Amino acid sequence: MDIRGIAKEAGVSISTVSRVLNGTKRVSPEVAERVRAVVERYEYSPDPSARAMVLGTTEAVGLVVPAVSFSFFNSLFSALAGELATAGYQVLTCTIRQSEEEELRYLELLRRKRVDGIILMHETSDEAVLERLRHSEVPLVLATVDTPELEVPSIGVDDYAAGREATEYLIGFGHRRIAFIDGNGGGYSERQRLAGYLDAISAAALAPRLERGDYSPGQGQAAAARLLAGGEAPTAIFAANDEMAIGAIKAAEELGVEVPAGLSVLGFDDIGLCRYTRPSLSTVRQDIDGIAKTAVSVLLAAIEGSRPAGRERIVVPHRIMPRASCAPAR
Amino acid sequence: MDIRGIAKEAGVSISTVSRVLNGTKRVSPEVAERVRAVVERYEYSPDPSARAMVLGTTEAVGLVVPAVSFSFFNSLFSALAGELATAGYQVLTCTIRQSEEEELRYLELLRRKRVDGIILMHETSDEAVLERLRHSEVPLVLATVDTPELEVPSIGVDDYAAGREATEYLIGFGHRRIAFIDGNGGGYSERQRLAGYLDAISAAALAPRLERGDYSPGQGQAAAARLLAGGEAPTAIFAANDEMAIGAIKAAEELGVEVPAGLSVLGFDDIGLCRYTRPSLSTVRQDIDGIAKTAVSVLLAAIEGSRPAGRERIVVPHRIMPRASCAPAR
DNA sequence: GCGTAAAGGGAAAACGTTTTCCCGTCAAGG
DNA sequence: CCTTGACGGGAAAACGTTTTCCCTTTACGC
Repeated sequence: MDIRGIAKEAGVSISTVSRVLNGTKRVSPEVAERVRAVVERYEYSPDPSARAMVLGTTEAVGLVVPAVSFSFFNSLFSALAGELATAGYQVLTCTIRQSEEEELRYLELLRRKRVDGIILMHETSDEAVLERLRHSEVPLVLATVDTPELEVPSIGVDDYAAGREATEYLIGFGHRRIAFIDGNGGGYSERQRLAGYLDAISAAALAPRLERGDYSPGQGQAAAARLLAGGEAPTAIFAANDEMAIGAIKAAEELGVEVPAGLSVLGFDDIGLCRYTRPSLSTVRQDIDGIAKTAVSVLLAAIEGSRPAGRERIVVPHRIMPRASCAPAR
Repeated sequence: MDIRGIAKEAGVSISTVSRVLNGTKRVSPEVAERVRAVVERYEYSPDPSARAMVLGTTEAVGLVVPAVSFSFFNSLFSALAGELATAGYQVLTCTIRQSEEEELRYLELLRRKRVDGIILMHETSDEAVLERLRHSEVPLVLATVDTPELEVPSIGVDDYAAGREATEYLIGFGHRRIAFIDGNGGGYSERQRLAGYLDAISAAALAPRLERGDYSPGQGQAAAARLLAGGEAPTAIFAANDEMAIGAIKAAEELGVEVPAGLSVLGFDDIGLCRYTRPSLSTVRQDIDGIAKTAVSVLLAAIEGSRPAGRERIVVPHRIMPRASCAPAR
């Protein structure tokens, strides 16, 4: 049933039906009631494509998310999707697997205006992609990630401060050999976290020790194993996310090192399973709901106000969650 | 730039441009080349809404997923999204939080044909919702879940067999007191799993022991704590998912029960972290990629063939993954 | 009683495509 | 040389809305 059918059934013109539905213009109460009854009866609602075409707006937001199985991203994704749904927006998801090639898919989203706005949880370094993003007329917002090359708002924790405080937390326990396992090195916010670590280390006149992971528990385990193998093994490991920290604990277990007695391990994110590892994982908590709420409200403001929304980092608080995997150095 | 602009620039009619783009009808090579050049130059691509309106197809698939942070669902979601992207479909995500009320959002999806097909990862028992789903003209497919009341294909493991084999696996270790921690009791496939457990137990002339969880590690821990508190504590626990199994291990740890020496724990799903728990978690693996590939291909067949695709359970294999959390009963 | 304004509602244009008709041209076959 | 068919391409309808423009009616103030 289309609007024409409703109009005929109610004995009015399609203009009137549209006006009743959208409240665009005053309609006499009797007529409005009559129309509403018919609409109700046929469970009519206007075709989104037709609406999109004439209105130039799709009531949908694109969510670009890396196709990783890390709990943090998944939770953030859920939270964002929930917020958007509450705000009445549809969610168009783009999962990015092999980074470089597939990004074109979401660029398509914004070139042809399939969405009213986009939330990126995925960091790009490809210059061609960046160039496209810069000239996008669709409002863009970054969640968790940060890309200084882009003149758009980004929402997330202060990664530098978080990295620094986390390291200082371990220093406060008397640790002198503190290693950092970072991610794949691509991201800006990741480098910020690393910078925080390095500054805290050098402020305490310690020597940094770095291993590369890829955010997966397997690589966390491998990196920790490399760290623990050497002669001057660290007494504390700070991992860039919880999954790698969990891998690090596993590595310690396999090498016969007790956590936290022989090795302190500190994670990042505070995923749901932190409380259930053995020992439970101390970590740096990111406020996922806060990030989601803020990101969505910033994006919607940009969409509805249609103002360009320049570059600006909106900081959401983080918090160190002390659990059982960190202890004073012996 | 719209199709009219391209047509003018190329010196042809819009019909010709459309034909070149869609290959609908033969166009002379010279003209086609000229049009293609202009299309290329302006990076033109047709407006999806306009296309959707005239074609009656949106090239999008709705993905209805419970808003839970369980690794299994997230992985399955990613896999499905990836498959759909590969097939050239957009992914419209609906996360369901409070089950009953929010379901109406995705019903909206199918009533007004915003999508060409829907994949449900979410089980419904609400009769009104079921009724709507039954009369949907949009092809529907169930992934992992199963709802016999619906005449649609469903893809997933044989939950009954999996539950039975898992229990037999524990019986094979000589366990006599084997408890089962199930989920929130709502789902059909969950009841199948339970039925498999019960049948295996009674086939071995053992006594069943049941505790209710909600798939979260917290409730898994609580359920296991209740089980271990009693006088006749089980020597093995089979949990309906890995998160609850991890909670069960935690409960054992806190009560001073060694796993697997004092208690065997068996999970379900084989999430990524199974290998990294302490001890590593034995579990029943579901083939996520297999489910995703099958679900998408079945759905696309239904969309493109536009055949009703009646009720049918497509079974994807499962496999018991022996790790360190299960051991012979003492 | 007349002029004017406001209110209610209809006709039609517009959004950007795809596709159905239709028309002209050219080649081939009788 | 004429007819027929194929082929290439254009005009216009159709998809389902929203919104502008316009007309009619009513009320109100003088």
